[in-house]
Amino acid sequence: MARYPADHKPAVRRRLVETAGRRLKRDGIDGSGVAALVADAGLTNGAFYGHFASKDDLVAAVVADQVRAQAARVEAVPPGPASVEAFVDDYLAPSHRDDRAGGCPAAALLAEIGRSDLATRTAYTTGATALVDALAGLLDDGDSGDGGSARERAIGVLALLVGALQAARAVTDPVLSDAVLDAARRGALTLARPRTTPRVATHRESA
Amino acid sequence: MARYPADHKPAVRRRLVETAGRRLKRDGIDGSGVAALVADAGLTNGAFYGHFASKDDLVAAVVADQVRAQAARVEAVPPGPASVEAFVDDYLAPSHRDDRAGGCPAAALLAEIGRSDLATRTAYTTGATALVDALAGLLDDGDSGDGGSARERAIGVLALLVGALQAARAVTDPVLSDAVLDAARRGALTLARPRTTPRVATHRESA
DNA sequence: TGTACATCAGTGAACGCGCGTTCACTGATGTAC
DNA sequence: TGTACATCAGTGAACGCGCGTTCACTGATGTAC
Repeated sequence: MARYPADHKPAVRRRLVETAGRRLKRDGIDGSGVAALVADAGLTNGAFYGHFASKDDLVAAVVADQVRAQAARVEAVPPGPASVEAFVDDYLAPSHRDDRAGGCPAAALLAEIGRSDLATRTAYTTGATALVDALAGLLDDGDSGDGGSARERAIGVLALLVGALQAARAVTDPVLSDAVLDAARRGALTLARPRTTPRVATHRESA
Repeated sequence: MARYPADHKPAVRRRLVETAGRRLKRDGIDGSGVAALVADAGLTNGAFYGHFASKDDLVAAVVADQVRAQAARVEAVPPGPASVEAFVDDYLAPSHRDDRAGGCPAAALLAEIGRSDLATRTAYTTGATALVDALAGLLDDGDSGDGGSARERAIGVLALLVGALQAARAVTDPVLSDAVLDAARRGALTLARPRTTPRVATHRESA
């Protein structure tokens, strides 16, 4: 056998996926070179191709890992309306806005994932489906309400969170950035509710 | 004088900003080379630096132009709830999903803008503020309702639209992609309403 | 027990290529005399 | 009117550099005999 224990290679591969996840989220896919990605894990260029067939192959593995982790985090939350609120608050916390490397992969990479190859987009699709299902499970299921099914509302909440975090990160005005987080928080909680009816438009209320 | 008419140089600059806008939205900022950006406008490398100080300088000009155009489009819409619905429908149309180059700059570039230099992020901030104000002007102003101010709801709607379009573009399953657009449409219209009160949670209704 | 060999994760130099940027030059025009 | 010069938008080759990828090699280990 080799001079390394049997679990050495998978362990290095895992380390590569984790450190690459951080750098890819910080600098983007096109903005991260293979040499830097591999140096983060304490290796040099050449070792990379013993673990992955190509940079694209690593990116697909990272996206799969990152979005699976995000889904697992939601699955671990115990049900109840307060827990949805806690998830939303965590997501929109200034500390998350200020930590691209350790944060949500979609907020950092979604547009770039959309431009990536089929393997990466497939990995994202699988993980995103699990994430949507997990969040839908946390929402009250007033399915036929005019707010839509739990799954529909979960998609809305997630899209809102991702868009808002990206905007809060892009904007130079810290007051506006905080306002975006606050507005998104209120919007996400509105969407999380099972059914909603306009209150001001009283002429619409029949009985 | 020169052999070119007085308005030649500004016209070429404008053409560069427009064609670069399309390519940057299609291939990303890091994914677009100066040679390609300038070839789209019918020029060669060398001519570029007579119009812009650097690639970053062009990117800032493109972002300013693109997001200004987006705000102007919303400003041109006549007020009324039906017009908000029309804007949302246009934004979430499959044709918009399938046209990155001609579509919303935030959906294509927001995360990359967040990683860009100060000039680009400032340009985005200015344009985004105008866009939020324009959309807020279209929303009913039930300001103190539990749905939040018109401005807050406008921010929520825009974040939702951007996140949803990115997700609809990234996902490989066309059924899921359409479902994301539909869910976002329903969510955006829910957020656009001035005040909302939970209907199912009847114990919350006092009188 | 000691020596020769096989294994294989990792090294680091090198490949061709495209990047952003610079610069000497071109050539069509307007101006000076 | 004709010639010499100035202007300047655009050309295209070249700069150094980092990209993704390849490959001959290293060296620590396990196995064979």
